[in-house]
Amino acid sequence: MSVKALKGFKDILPGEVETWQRIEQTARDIFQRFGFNEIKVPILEKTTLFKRSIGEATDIVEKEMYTFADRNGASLTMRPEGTAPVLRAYVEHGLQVKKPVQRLYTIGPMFRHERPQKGRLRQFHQLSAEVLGSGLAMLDAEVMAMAALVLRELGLTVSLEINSLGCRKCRPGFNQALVDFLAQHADKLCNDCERRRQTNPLRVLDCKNEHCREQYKNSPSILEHLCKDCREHFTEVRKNLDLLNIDYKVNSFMVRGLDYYCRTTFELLTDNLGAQSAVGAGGRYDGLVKQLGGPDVPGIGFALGLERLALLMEHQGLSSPESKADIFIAALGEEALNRAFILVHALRNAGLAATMDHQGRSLKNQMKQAGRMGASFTLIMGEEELSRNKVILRDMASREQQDLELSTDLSSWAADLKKIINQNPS
RNA sequence: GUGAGCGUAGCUCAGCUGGUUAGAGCACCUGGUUGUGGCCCAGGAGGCCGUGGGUUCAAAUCCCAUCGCUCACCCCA
Repeated sequence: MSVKALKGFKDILPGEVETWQRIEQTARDIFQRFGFNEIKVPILEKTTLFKRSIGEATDIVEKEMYTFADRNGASLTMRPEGTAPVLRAYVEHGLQVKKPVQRLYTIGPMFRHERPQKGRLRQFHQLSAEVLGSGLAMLDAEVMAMAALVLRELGLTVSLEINSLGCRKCRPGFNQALVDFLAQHADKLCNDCERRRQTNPLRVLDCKNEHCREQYKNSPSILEHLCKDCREHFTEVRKNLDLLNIDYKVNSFMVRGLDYYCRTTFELLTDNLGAQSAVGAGGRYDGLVKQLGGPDVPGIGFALGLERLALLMEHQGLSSPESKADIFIAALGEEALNRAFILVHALRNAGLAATMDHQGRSLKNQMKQAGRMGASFTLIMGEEELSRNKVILRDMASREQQDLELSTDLSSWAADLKKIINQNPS
């Protein structure tokens, strides 16, 4: 058996990659409009970075990280999410002094050792954006609006759900109320919820079990336990979303898997991803920058899952086609082949996507190749034409052909040909 | 970590109450056109039937194991 890719690691092949490029390009364009700058950060970090940010007791840290010892014994981890590395870079380079409010985005792979399933891989890719330096509710709304716009410009329809998780002041009170509630119903919980009750009570809220859901309808709501500041913040967020005409639904059962979230959290949801429903999610993480040794600045961010977006695009019939050639050069005979080799280079220099067959195959075969790669035009270089110093230009869609006089100045000849081709895009 | 389903050509799959040389469609190559693609027709190439063991006169087919993939749970983008 030949070597295959690791479980949960996928190749993105020609034909699929174009959709990814389109997603990235759309997002980059929109992020730029919102004043975000790209930052590229490493994939490997010290393990402590993630333990300190995501939280020691989370599933991600406890059982999903690709963690291993470096040759010198240091514990390294392949990033399971993008916020921590970006904040690390922000702190390390003192980016807070360059702009009072930093808007950063990054694109790249993340790694979590989970069992793969639809829309979930061990190496997956995220587009993530962070705003550091402002706790204003306007930013919460703006960030959500930006994420929603990316989806909209891609032609995707998703729903936005928001919630507030409170802060260090008010969440403990809610937590206690929830624990008390669960204690009263302990005998009626499913096995998973019983476990969650001990380890992470908040998590019971998004249990999929019908019976549990039924009971939790009467459970205490986080929104009723918010402190005055958090309550006001949440009200402001909602008001600002309304001002921007962003549709959303408040879901007080929405929980996040990372410890650092506080106040606003949100998810972009779809029904078309199998068991996975979130194509994007994010929230506020005031206090995290300070926790990582930086200034005490608030932050908010979100991530979009690229595989999930690509899956949705495919599901909606929005996949991008494989990129095509502008022109194919079909050469007949050894002499023509040599001249075609030079010509194709001149065409590429002129900015055309030009390609040829180097094997000396039959014209029929070369025409077939031209058609297969979607070339709009084919240049036929046969000995007969070359003896007259000409080539045939064939419009593949209309099947019309014309003779073109060759020139010794190949670069200007190629530039002229480019003009002809651009006038007749097929 | 748990559960279920599936492994046959590059891809999608048929064949599986055991029975000769394992099939189809798509894709690929050649020809029908001495130098003209898409459609059509003809031909061709391409398989340790995931792997190992067992039952049997005989295994793609039945049994066991193992590996792999997929989906779901947990959890998450």
